[in-house]
Amino acid sequence: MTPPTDTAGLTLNISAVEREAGLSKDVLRMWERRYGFPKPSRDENGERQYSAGEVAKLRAIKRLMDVGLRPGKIIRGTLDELNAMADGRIVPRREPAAPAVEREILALLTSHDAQALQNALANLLMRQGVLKFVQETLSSLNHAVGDAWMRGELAVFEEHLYTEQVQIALRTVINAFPRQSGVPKVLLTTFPGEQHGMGLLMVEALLVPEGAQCISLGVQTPIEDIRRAALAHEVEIVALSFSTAFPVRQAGDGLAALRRQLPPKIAVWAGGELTRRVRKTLPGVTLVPDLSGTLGALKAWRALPK
Amino acid sequence: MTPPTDTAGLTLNISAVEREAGLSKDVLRMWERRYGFPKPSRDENGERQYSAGEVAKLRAIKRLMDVGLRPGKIIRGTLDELNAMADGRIVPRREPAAPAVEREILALLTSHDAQALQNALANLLMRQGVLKFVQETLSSLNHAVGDAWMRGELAVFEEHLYTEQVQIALRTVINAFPRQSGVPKVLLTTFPGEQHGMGLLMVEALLVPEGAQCISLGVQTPIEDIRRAALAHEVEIVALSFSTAFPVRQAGDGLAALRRQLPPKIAVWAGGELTRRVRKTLPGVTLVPDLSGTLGALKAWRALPK
DNA sequence: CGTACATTATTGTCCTGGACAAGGGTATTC
DNA sequence: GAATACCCTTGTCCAGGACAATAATGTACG
Repeated sequence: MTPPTDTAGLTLNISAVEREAGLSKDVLRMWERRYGFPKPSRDENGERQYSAGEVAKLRAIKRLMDVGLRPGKIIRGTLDELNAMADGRIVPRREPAAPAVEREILALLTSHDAQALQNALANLLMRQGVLKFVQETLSSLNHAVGDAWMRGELAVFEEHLYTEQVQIALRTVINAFPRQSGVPKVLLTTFPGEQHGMGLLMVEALLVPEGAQCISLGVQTPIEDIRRAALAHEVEIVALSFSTAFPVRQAGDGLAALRRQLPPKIAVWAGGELTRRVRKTLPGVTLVPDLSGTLGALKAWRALPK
Repeated sequence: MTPPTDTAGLTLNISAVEREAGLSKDVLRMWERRYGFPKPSRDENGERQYSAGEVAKLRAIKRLMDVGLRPGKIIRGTLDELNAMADGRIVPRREPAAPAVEREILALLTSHDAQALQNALANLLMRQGVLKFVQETLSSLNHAVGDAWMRGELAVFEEHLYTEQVQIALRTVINAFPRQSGVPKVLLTTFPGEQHGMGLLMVEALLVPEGAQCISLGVQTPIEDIRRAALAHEVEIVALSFSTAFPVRQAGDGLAALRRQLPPKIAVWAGGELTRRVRKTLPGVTLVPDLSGTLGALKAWRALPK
């Protein structure tokens, strides 16, 4: 029927592009109708066959949309122009902190020495302490890796390796803390559709040393089950993580629904890249757009009269 | 536009059902056309609104299809009948081994004591050793949890908690082994679309004690990147994991494509529930339909003349 | 009696092209 | 300068048709 993952990268069918670029089939067809891009060739059955170049440009567009640009504005640009825009956006980086560290880690990544990478991360973690490692180093490293990936300087598998190794480092440090009781109890998870779990681990790594007790459900928990889990585990806080790619609207709706279904005394925190783009205020939901806000939010919660 | 995660679980729109049941929009519409089920009501815009009952039945159908049944045969059944079929299927269980342990873990799960669950798993692991724990206990536990979930005895969030806790236990034991060099080097990952990573951890937990060096890329690596990673890291074996839900065809095509793109001296292993349903033989691909076959495959690989 | 092959049934994915609502952007008013 | 109304952009949904790939079944042959 469909050779979903193509032989060599020659052409991809619409399902494969949906996966690779993160754009629904409907959107791919609609863009073709409206903007004339992408304009895939057709196979003998009249089915769309996307070229590798089209997929690369689609990925670049998706990435720019995830930071707020609209498709109509950028879809005419060439791949180079889009990458330049991304670079331009990067210049005012929030963490001009440690480009040396970034370069070092990126070099280890591209040299494919998993062991050395693991050691380097563990080393950084030990020297800097959890707080600095997560809030500063990891935060800027994640951006550096994401940008390098988008510019084509980093392969997907190298990014995957990075993610795995960071998660191992974070899990190790989390496990190093005693896991008994703690206050507050925090439930960590993401909404359905959100596959990125690193944010959860980063938050957990910040909260556990402060004496909080974290219960993670991993990614993609339906809202109704978040509610039930919060009640069953008698948590005081429910913390959600959203990556840039998550649809803003879905996040807003979901948070409102969750807030409605939870008893008022259970706090709802929303963090991650996406929360920087949220316009309207969500009553009863604490937005934590920056990791450094996590501990502040915890302090504020503890200061509340109980 | 679309309230994707509904207020209280009253009705879901087609996108939400796609997520919740794991059936594409096209399939949902096609079934309605062909079989008359599901027959969602329509809102004022004529858009489908699925009831909670329909979604429950859809999930049951999906689960049965994942073990080989065809929709036409089962779509007429009631939810109870479908659940009975699932129970019937379970009777000839492969591991009549330790129902006591299963009951204990399930009880801990439904009592929502994360700490006790963690302890129980760690305890089992220590007492039984990695081999027995992974091959027997986890294997039958996974089935018990999956079945309990399908029968509605276990909530989604309880299943999520189980998965998280098991992964923590596995990662801990994997980390306990020295991670330096080792032979062979094994690359672990899954194809795009396959989100379940527990199989990878289970395999890693079996291989690492045997002196193999495992490099995991996590889930969902595009085939082209698996190839590049295998070459970059100079591995001897590429091991893929497939859960039941993965489309057989996509697995077969992908494995054939991967085999074609890799040099012959790099072995390709495919494991997981799905590989039990694979009919045709895939030349150059070692099928490991059962976890207990993992160590056999490793022994066979080591016996090969190099 | 089993195995290889051909035929039919079942099932999923893709196609076109139309409709519409929600959110962002812009102009107007106070 | 802030609030409101309007338009434009954009994504998702719908219907119904087509077809290819799998599974199931039947048939011929050793």
